[in-house]
Amino acid sequence: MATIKEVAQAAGVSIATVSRVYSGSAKVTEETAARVRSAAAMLDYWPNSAARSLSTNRTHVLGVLLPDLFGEFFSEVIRGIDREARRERFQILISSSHANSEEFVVAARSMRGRIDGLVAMTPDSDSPSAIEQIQRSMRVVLINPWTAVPGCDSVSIGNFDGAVALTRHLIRLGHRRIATVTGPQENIDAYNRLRGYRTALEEAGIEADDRLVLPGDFTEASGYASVARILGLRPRPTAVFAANDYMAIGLLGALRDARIAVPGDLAVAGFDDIPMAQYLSPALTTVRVDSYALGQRALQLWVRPDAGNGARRETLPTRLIVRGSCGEANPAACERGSRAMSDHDNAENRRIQESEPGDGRRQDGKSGPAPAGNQETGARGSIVVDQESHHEDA
Amino acid sequence: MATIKEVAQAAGVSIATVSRVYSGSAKVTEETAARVRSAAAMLDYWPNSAARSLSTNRTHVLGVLLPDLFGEFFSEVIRGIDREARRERFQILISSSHANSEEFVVAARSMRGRIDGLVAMTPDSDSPSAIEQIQRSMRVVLINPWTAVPGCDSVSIGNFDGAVALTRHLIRLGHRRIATVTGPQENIDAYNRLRGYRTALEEAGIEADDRLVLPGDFTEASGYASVARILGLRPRPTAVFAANDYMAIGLLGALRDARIAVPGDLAVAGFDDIPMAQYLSPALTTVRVDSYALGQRALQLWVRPDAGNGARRETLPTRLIVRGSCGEANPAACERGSRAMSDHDNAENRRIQESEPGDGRRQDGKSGPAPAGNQETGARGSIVVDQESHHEDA
DNA sequence: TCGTGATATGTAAACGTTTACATCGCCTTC
DNA sequence: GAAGGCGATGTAAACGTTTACATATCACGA
Repeated sequence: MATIKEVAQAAGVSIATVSRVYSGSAKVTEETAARVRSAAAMLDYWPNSAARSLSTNRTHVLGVLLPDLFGEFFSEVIRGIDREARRERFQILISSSHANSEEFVVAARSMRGRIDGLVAMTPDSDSPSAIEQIQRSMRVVLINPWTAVPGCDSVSIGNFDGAVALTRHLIRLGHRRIATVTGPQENIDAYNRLRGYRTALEEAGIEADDRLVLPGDFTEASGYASVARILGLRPRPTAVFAANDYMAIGLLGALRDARIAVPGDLAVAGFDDIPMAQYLSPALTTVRVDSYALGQRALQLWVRPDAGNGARRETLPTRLIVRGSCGEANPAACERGSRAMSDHDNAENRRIQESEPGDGRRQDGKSGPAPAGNQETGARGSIVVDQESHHEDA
Repeated sequence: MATIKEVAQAAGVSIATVSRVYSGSAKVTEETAARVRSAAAMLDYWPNSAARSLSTNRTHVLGVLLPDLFGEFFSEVIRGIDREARRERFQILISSSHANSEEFVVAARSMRGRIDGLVAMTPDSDSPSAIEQIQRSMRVVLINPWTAVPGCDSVSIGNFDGAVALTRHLIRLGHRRIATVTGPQENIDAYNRLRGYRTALEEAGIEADDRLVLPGDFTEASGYASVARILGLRPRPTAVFAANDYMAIGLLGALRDARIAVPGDLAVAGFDDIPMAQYLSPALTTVRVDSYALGQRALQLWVRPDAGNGARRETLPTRLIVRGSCGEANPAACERGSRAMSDHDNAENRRIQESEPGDGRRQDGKSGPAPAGNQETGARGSIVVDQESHHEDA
């Protein structure tokens, strides 16, 4: 709690010299520096960041604005941002739970003076104008935005590509009547996944049938509830694509209760590849989303602004994870599938057979050395197909 | 990016008046205030937090120091802190991945001037002296500390109580030879869970047998690996208590591979009640840890310092979640169990039969309204027994 | 011996607020 | 009508840094 003045006095130098020792902005004799350091140690001195920021107009802090902190997804995004920020010697100031763009702007504003910029995930109803306003005073990078904002870099999940790949997979397995349970209407992920589903059907010449599109809200309960409606459809669909894994879990539960065999009577697929997906029975075929990379990449984009020209809009690749819930879970079958896919798809696909059984995931990072950066989630006997991004989301 | 000066000029008042309008520190005529506000809106002015902090010596920011960000556990702790912080109008500055207490002190120091205090989860090898040093310059609240630090409030998980309750449950089911797979030695949670296990055995007059204590490291792989050793023990144990759920998952996998029936041939229990636990087959009997509450409570302790006297050291209660992996999963049996427990235990136990099937958990908080504060994780047909804390951890 | 340049250090003005204190009107009150 | 009080506003000094500029010191060559 000592100030630079006291240290200067104790060391018998001016405050400028002390400042120079700590900021490294100019040369100081090693002898003088030593005197300063020992005086500082004595007084338990450390430069006051607020004063520093005021003077330099830099904070070395990055603001992170999120709609809400919940579940593995956000946790991983934050972890990705945090890890990468640490590497770049930045600290992160978090503010979450912003329901609408007004709250959003207020939060961004209230960070003024204590951050150098912002990585933001906008609420569902984001308005580009709100972002543009914020952007006038600091650099912003968006995660998974609804719309492009001029001059604003962004990184998104490959929802569209993932949904296309998954739906193609189902078609390849012979399904023609494929239902889908959607996420909330106003959710961008849900929107793009639905778009991908429709595109793949169209591309395969399967006529769209709106009765096969069932409303959901990303909760397990809504997945559970939708089974009654699916079973009521005539002719009955042979496969269901749930727009996220939680709903797929609900589906599986309800189907078990209804004694419908999966994948025998009905194939089920999800999206996200949450850790639980591989432990379900049958294990869930789904699309892996790398949320850690999402945060990581957002920070990278922020730290290294583009040299010139326009905004960068990146989409992260997803991976099709083939497990048991849609049948055909053996590698040989997938190999065929993968080839077939490449035929009418210019994506470069890779197949990966991951190792068994444990993957070192841990719930409690308190113990032992931390796991390295963006580690793989092990998948018990899953077939993995990388999905490069060639389409633009949104 | 306008400053108070420009606003003052534009509004035709002094900077003091503008300041008063924004800080509410003194009365300003409504007419003047309106003039100031309109000038500010015109210039896109918002008070600079750094300057404010420098002047007032308050930041309205809380520092959060964590050893690492990983998995549901940390995510929930942070969410708890963040939500509560928001209610108290605080922002949180996060810095994670501190392997040792030196890095820890450096991180705390580097936040000086930009935070009002600290909520910290110390790395495994925390030294009280490091904390004490930090505490000289700001108020600190510890999460799950190894040791008591004088004058430092803290909140911990009821690891000991939870492990005692779980072990008692196994004993009540008739098991006498109960093995345990421990967490890493230097981990405080692991340490207290082991202590609880031993205490319950001793209390039941079961002789300790060190061969039944198998080393693990909280990873699924180590759970998997320990099965070989368990099956080699003579006489073979009839139950295993894994110190966390991930290891229990590994155990279940290996037991299935070895064609050992669970719970028939071997009962398996875990700790933490991660979301996945209820979906395993058999569903896992475990102890629920409320990590959201951990963060939430830490913030509360921090915001409202104790009036006088000594440090507050709280331990959060855990809940025994009885599912299928140890047998006797029906309510009637549990009722008996719960009573039996109360006989030699002064804890007040409550039984809760939770509802089926979905609980509205969501992976993607982006959509719709955020779930309310500390919501319950639904447990499919689980018996829940609250575990009040009467013992001090560590 | 002096000038010259390089190098280390000191001086003081900024950075954008808050706030104690001073000032200025205006309303009461006698 | 002067004194007193009060409420709104202004003035200026902090808060703890950084940094442009000034100064001091020293080495060195002419």
